[in-house]
Amino acid sequence: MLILLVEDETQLAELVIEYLELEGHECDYAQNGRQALTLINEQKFDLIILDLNLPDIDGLAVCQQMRAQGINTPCIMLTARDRLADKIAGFNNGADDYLVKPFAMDELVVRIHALTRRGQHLKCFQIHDLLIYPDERQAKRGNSPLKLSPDEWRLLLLLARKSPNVVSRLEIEQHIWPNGAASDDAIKMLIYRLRKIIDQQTPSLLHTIRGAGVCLRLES
Amino acid sequence: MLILLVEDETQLAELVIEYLELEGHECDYAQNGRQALTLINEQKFDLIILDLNLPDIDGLAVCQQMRAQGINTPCIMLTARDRLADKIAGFNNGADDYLVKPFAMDELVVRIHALTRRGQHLKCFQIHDLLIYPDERQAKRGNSPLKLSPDEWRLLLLLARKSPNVVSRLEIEQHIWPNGAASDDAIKMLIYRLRKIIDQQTPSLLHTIRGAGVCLRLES
DNA sequence: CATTGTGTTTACCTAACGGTTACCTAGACT
DNA sequence: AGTCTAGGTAACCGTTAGGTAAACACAATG
Repeated sequence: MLILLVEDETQLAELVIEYLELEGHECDYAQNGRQALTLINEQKFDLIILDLNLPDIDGLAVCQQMRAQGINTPCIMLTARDRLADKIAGFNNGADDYLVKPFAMDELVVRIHALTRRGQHLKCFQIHDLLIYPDERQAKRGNSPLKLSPDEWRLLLLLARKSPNVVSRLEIEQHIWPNGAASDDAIKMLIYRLRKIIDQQTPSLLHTIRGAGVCLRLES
Repeated sequence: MLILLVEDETQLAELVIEYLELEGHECDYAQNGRQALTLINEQKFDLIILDLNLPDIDGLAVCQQMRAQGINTPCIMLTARDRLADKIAGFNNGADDYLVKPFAMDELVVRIHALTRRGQHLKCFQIHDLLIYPDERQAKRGNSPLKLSPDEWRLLLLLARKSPNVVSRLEIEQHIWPNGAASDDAIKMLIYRLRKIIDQQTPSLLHTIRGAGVCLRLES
């Protein structure tokens, strides 16, 4: 993850950079607003940490200008200004988060993580070469998209989120038919159809464990 | 914007809801964790505001469970627990933001805005060879400008913002007809007309996923 | 005031799809 | 062998979404 830190106090900056690099991030560094804007225009960062008290341009202005240019890189503002009005101003100028100094390094780290995981593939289940995107309501095996009916999709999602655990037929029944009973046959057919769709290619991922239920996993 | 508030103190809840509705949001309300999880599974919210101290299930568990189900709705945790470890636990359980009680209503509002605006103010959307310029209220497929009625335009914009995710017919209804109901037929026709406009040329970009909704994307 | 045109809604038809049931077969465990 | 569980096939039927046409609402224009 490439992070830009904009901070005029070199001491604090060094501390932050050291910490972030320990976390496995790559850091770029600007000491003032002008420098920051230049860097932002040159390359695409994954995240910007922006101090507001800068020697030349105010941090708010930096963020605003960046947004006006259509750059919507996530931005955390970092400042001693703790009044409500300051926070609101920060967000209104395009901040995605606002952290008041002094702050705990660990809080900065988790907020960075929260900001950047949104839009990452956390939105995706993976079982071997089977990929499931809940929001897209789409699943792929290898490169080919799978066509799933509403019930098949819900079952797949259930199995994926329990994977690699076994899911009993009772659980399936309660999940797919929350109100009212389903015949054993209906459940059986649903599993059958789902298997037919996802296990066209080898290796098979949907296994039935006799007497227990079914599970979605790569058998070793 | 459809927001779910999970909060056991009815007094505070009423206050928050009133405030949010004044801001133009639509609010749903759960008094405990079980209720919240049921609602979350039934309906797709744009945002969840989650109190941690709930009578039954802990808020952290609610969020965790929701995430495990592949639901990626943005979530703001709201709590009196202000220790650093609590904040970190919140983020690690899937929170996108963490606000300590007592908080200023205005701060909640701007943080909601910060979380949900991502992608709202983009100056241009691109889905394959379909270009959409929100500010100009114009869209092009390839080189030819598209002629869109008011409703068609709003639907296209909604789909573009959510792309490549599916948008349910319910979401469409709530977005295009915010006050009052629309017949199923009206929604169907709107989709039909939009498809006729943007999918004149191949490849088709507007797909319906049976039982789920429609989406705007390039199928691979 | 009537007319035209545009945008939206309603009504109705059809084809395809998805889910259920019934029934048969293969294998596993007494 | 006999029974039970799960895989597999085919037919049935209600629902959903696509499609066409006509009615309706409303503003702009002559």
